[in-house]
Amino acid sequence: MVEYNAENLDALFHALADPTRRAMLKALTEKNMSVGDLAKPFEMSLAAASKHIRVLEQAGLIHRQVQGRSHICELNAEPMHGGLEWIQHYQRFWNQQLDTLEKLLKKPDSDQ
Amino acid sequence: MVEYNAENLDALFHALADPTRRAMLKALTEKNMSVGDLAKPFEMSLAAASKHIRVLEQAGLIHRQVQGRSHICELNAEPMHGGLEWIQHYQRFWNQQLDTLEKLLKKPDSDQ
DNA sequence: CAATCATTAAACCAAATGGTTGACAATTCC
DNA sequence: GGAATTGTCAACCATTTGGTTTAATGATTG
Repeated sequence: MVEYNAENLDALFHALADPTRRAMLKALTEKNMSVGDLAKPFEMSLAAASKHIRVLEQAGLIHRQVQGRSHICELNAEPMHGGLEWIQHYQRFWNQQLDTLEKLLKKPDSDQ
Repeated sequence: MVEYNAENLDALFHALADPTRRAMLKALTEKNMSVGDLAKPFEMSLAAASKHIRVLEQAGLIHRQVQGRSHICELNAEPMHGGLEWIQHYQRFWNQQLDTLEKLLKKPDSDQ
């Protein structure tokens, strides 16, 4: 069900690399929102916001449900799972680095 | 020590949104490598690879140590921590969605 | 039917991205 | 010192990105 191919990660990380889009995702954690409502907080045209929403949609992070003339957006966090797992493969590396730092701090005399 | 501001996340996710750069990071999990070694697997000029490396460096994901004429790159995974934490805030949303799906699958008669 | 509301489409623009090539700088080797 | 090695810089190019404005589409309301 979940696919972790390169293109998914490209689209996912690209979608997350913009503060406007991250803010939109955050807003959608509160409730489902129309395109207009999603766009409101940002100082940009509705058309510009609409493009951001499409980027999120193409990354699979938003599902859209057309209700009459308004498009209701719903968060779909599931594609983030692939990103999380990808990053988690690196977790041991920063833990390792913190461990090394910790050792240096705890045993200041053991070196130099 | 770790800062989670928007610009960090912009740079981090942007750096991760490219398959060449993700492959470079993976290579660096094995061992530290020079720019030339890092560039070798890719069908692009050294200059192009060098630019990717700089993007990684600017996101803080790589540290560079100049040794004579070769530049040794070392993975620094720590900036990923911010990205991991950001994504983890959304984890409950996809778990929730999976829970819902699970309920539907386990109680097929309870609805419709 | 006409006006209004919600949204996308199209055309355009400036800046960033990802690539190229050729010149340059620094280091090392003979 | 001269040649080869390692990498960056600069200029250039095509494409993408993120924004604009002005239509155009489709649904709703009066």
